[in-house]
Order: sequence, then C-alpha cells, then structure tokens
Amino acid sequence: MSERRSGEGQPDRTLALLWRNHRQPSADGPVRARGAGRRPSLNVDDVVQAGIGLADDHGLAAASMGGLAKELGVGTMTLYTYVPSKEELLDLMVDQVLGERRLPGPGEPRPADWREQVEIYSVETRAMFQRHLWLSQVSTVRPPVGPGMLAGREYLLSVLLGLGLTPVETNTAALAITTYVDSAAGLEAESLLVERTTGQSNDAWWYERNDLWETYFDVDRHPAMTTIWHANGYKSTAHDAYRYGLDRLLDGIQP
Amino acid sequence: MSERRSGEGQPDRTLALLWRNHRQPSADGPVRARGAGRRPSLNVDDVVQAGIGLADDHGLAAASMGGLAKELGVGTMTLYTYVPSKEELLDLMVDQVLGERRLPGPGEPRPADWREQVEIYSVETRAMFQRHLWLSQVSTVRPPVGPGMLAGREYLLSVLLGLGLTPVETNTAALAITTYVDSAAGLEAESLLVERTTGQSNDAWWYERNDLWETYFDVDRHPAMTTIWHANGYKSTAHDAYRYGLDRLLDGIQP
DNA sequence: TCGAATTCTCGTAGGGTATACGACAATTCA
DNA sequence: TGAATTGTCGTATACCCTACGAGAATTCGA
Repeated sequence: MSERRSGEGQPDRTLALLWRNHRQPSADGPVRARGAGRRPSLNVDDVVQAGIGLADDHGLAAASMGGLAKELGVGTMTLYTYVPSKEELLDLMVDQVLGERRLPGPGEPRPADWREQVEIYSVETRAMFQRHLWLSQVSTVRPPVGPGMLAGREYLLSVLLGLGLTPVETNTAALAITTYVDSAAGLEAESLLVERTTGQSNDAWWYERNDLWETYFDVDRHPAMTTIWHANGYKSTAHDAYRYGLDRLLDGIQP
Repeated sequence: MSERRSGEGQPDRTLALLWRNHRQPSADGPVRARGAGRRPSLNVDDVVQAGIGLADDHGLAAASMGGLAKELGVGTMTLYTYVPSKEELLDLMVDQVLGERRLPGPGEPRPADWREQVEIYSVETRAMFQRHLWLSQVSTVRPPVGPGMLAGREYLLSVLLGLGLTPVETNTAALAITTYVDSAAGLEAESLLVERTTGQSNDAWWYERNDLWETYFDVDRHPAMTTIWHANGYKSTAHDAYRYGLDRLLDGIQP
C-alpha cells in the first residue's frame, strides 16, 4: 500500500538546468534559439538566487513557491515555467551554494601538505553551512549531480590521490572524510538554526530543563555521567570533538 | 523581523511525560490520584505506540495528528489531552525507540574488550535506525532528555571511563563516537527511506542520470574522478567507509 | 438524589503548503 | 493578418497543525 511516487520526473531536464551555465561546446544546436512566443520576465538564476536569499534570511520555509513568487513580483504558477517543481528548485539552490566553495581546481596552486589541503575542504564546507544554515535541513543522500557537487568530490579525490593508496582505498578515505566533515558541519549549522528560529540559546534551553537533574535523574543508574560531571568533564564542546575525530581520521589515513 | 516562537512551551510537563514510567519513589503524592471527571479512553503510551507504528509502516508524514486520530478511532483534538503538541509527541516517540536499544546497564555483564563494547553501541544504534527509518528525519540537536537518551550516553561514557583518559578527553571521545555513529547510521537509514518512498533503487536513480557522463561531464575538469573511475576505485560503499572511519577513530582513542 | 466541579471529547475555523488545469496575453513568423 | 508558440497566473484540491468553545461523562459533597 506504499505510495508510488516518481521522485523526480524528468532527470534529463533537471540535468540541463543544473548544468545550464556550463554548456559543452559540442552541443550541436545554438545555445538559445529564441523564436515566437511571449518573452520571459525572469530567468532560472533569478529564481534560484531569490530562493537562496529568502532561505538565508528567513529560513527554508520562507522559500516556498508562494513566498518566492511574492518576492519576485509574479504569480505563484509563473515559477513553474522556470523550474519543474519545488524539489528541482531545491537541487538547483544546493548545487549553487556547493559551487560557492573556493576549492582549487586542477592545475591551480594549493598547499604542499595534504592535510592542509583537507583543511581547505573542511574550512570551506563549514563556512558554506554557516552562510546557508538551511543546508542542514536538506537531505544529501541523492545530491544534485551538478557542477558544484562534482567540484567538491573532484577536489577531495585529487588531494588523496597523491598519497599512494590503492584506488579503492582512496575512494573509501574520501567518502569517510566527506561524510564526517559534512555531517559535523551540518550539525553545527542545525544547532545555530534552532537557536535562531526559537530565539532561545542552547544554554537557556538546558537551564529550562533543570528539573531533569533535580527530580528525575537517578545517580545509581548513571554512575558514569555522575563521575564525569563531578570531574568537570563536560567542558568539551562539539567543536572539540569534531577536531579530535577529524585528526584521528587523518592520522589513520596517512600512509 | 524574525519570528519569536518559544519552541516548547512547558519543559516541566514534557519532562514529566518523558519520565512517566520512571517515577522516582521520592515523589510525595500518590502515583495517580483519580478523582472526578470523565474517564480517558486512551493513555500516553497508546498514542506514542500508534505514532511509532504509523511512522514505521507508512512514513513520518503518516504520523500526523489527523492520521493518528483515525488510527486510534478518536477525533483529532482528543489527542491534545494526552500530548501538548506534535513536537512533544515526536520527542516521546524518539526517546521510546532510543530506549529500545539493548545496552548493558551499570553492573550488567559486558565484553571485556572496550572496542567490543563500542561495537555493541554501534550495532544497536544502527539496528534502531533500520527498524525506524523515520528517525533519520528527526533533528537531534535538542534531543529528548528522557530515559532512553540518557541510557545511551551513560553506556558510552561508562565504556570509555575504563581507558584511563582524563575526564575531558573521555567526554570528547564519547561525543566524537556518538556523532560519527549516529550520523552514519542516520545516512544509511535515509538512503533506504528514499528508496522505499520513491520506489526507485539508488542504482536505478544513477542509471537515469547517465546523461551526466555522456553530455555534461568534462574530463579535463575532473581528472581525479576520471582516474578513480578507470582504476575501478568506485567499488567501495558507504558502509566500507563507515567501518574504515570508525576503526581509525578507535585506533586514535586507544591509549 | 441532585447540582457542582472536574475532566475528557471533538467539530469548526483559520492560516499555511504544492501543484494540475485551463483561460488568456504577448510575441514572431508565414 | 491569422496561426503558432510561449509565458502568465487565478482557481481549486487536498493536505498540515492547533485555538477555541460547546457538550458529554464521571465523581463528590450536601
């Protein structure tokens, strides 16, 4: 009885949109064959940029088709001439910001040390999440296969190819690093996002739950937590844990 | 001009609900003082279990207040006498399934090797995500502070306390491990969920996007990906990367 | 035995979401 | 000067959460 939905209707159209600014010169037809018909008042980039702007400023929910149309001064349904669906629009927004990361391309200068090269990936990815907190709310299991996503994969693989691992090991290591970095950066962004949208800091949130320790917490059932608490062990932050884990991971990768 | 919303209205009521089956004997009033008034036709556990069941079988969207009410044979608004809001209900559902993990408590037998003890956490957490794929759609940055969540933290800290690290290091290591394991298990579940709800396997999804390689992919811009591809390096899976990363992390923690 | 107090039930209404359909407007070309 | 083409967008449908308030059921005190 499960719903049978097609997910994305037209992969070819979505690909064409994702790569709209990277047309291969080999394409036989001219870039744009304007003929008869009413002139469009917008273009795809307008819609994508407006979506990113609204999501940045007022949250992903504000980037609804209706809100977007109001922002652009057109009717809601007008957007559907530029973008097949909300889902595809989100793909375009995500690939756009993935492509904003300043990662050295093939032939461009980069640090000699491979760990510093990984650090570039880490810093740029985290900065991207900080600029666009809504990214943390978007699933990455079927990412947009556009120029932005491919540039990220290409860069990390190019870094690890210099280590002399086998091809399979290289790919495995790249997967492990992206998973770790992207997940941690996403969690950090999500935390900030929650603080912003609820108007309540995480500290205030915990303070509100003081009753937990006074009324419900059972020391006998939680001896380890109690020990860490009394030894002042809770000083470490999520960011400490991130650095620690990434360093361990890179230690293990280094041949 | 950002919305000022309180997030959760009554932390004390939410705590009481989360710990409803773990009342401390020190509470002065009797456990339940039934007096005047109409008798309830349900209880909180009924609602929570129905929510989990619907989300398991038909996805998190099916666990709407309306759908839940239909399932239980009551009016939608009736649910609000048991649960303050949808948000709190989700907290209750999450803490319930967190508590389903079979993690040895204080004093209960466990393997001698600490890495095997971490393995228990990994296996149980991954199994939990597999049973309840919708967990991957729920944010964990402000988790339910109930018995289920606390049991998980307690277990992992108790494992690492035996290693002789400093308290801060112990907490940092525990954070790194939970972040890594929970994120990876969540991604895996999300992948399955997408396959189920779209009715399309990930392989089929990639096959649909064959045009990427034929039409848009530029070998000169992606030499590393091309190299890995020709060397057959893409055989490694997300699960390989997970094991690899976790092992490296544990290597680094071991004193 | 009969209000009063208490607690549970739930219909309605309001404000949000995405998008299928179809009528209409604008533009170019034969 | 039609015909063909393409862009615009109002309306309608089917969901979502939950504030409000009227009514039903139950117990207790007098």
